[in-house]
Amino acid sequence: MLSNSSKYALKAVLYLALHTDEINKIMVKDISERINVPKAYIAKLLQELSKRKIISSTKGPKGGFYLNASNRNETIMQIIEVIDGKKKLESCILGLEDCNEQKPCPIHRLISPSRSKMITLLETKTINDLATDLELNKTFLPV
Amino acid sequence: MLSNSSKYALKAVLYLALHTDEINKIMVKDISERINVPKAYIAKLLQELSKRKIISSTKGPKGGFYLNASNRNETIMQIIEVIDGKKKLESCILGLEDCNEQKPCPIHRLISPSRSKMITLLETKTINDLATDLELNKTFLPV
DNA sequence: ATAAAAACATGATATTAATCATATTTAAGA
DNA sequence: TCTTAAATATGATTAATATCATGTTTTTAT
Repeated sequence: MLSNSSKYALKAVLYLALHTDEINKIMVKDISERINVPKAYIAKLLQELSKRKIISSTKGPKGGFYLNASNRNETIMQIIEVIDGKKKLESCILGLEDCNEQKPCPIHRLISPSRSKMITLLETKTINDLATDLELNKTFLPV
Repeated sequence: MLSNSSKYALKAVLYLALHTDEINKIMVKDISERINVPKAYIAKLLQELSKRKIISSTKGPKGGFYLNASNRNETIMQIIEVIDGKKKLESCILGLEDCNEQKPCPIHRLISPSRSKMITLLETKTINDLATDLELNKTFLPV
């Protein structure tokens, strides 16, 4: 469903949500160790997220990646979109170009409600929402 | 969500459901043209499905692929499993090994209901069910 | 029996996604 | 202002999927 890249990106952003702010930044080396994703790989993803303003960063000594208040209000879907692109989650399950509500493919109506629901949730929930659940020990991130 | 291979396989099996039986078989060359998938590629997939008894085939002149009554009662999920493997659809969305109902990842509870629903539907609906919808023009397969 | 027509088995190539490497730019602090 | 520590930009390599090719086996019909 999600690419490895999106999974890694989400883990990284959640880690940033829990452990950083404008004052306390974290550098790629540390985040890589903490979420157990190769340094060079997660670095590339973080740079892309940073360029797209999903996360924040500063260069140089004492620099690193972090989330500001605005970043925390980004949704899960926005991260997925930056990394995987929008169409991936929304295209026809059989890959048919001309599948739609009016002329649905054999599987369309079957899974459409579940999938729409899922997409709406991903578009609604923010990083902050998920971080709060983690802080309350309602959810876990065993990396 | 599904690999190209699974998508092609599903299209092919649905085509077989509509156009073949024990008497009227179709050879890989024709099915390839009809569903618009490269011959050598779909051949490999059909051979795998045949080996796993999801579809039927006979060799030699007048031979080809077809569905028998038993084949028609296979579920969508069984096709996906043969081609993509089982875990692909059911593993944690963040790829976490230790994510489960008791210790869910931040996204688990969010999407779990929708995803379970989707999986159940795929496990329940048979080829025959989908073929019937197509025959009644309730759904379409614009390949 | 034999020739031809089909699937079957196996493996090769190409494309895409995942992973790794490194030179450049920026900012902090001495 | 110089050195160093960090992200950034870019590209190379590796691994996984997708795609293609071909010789082998089986079956039908002559």
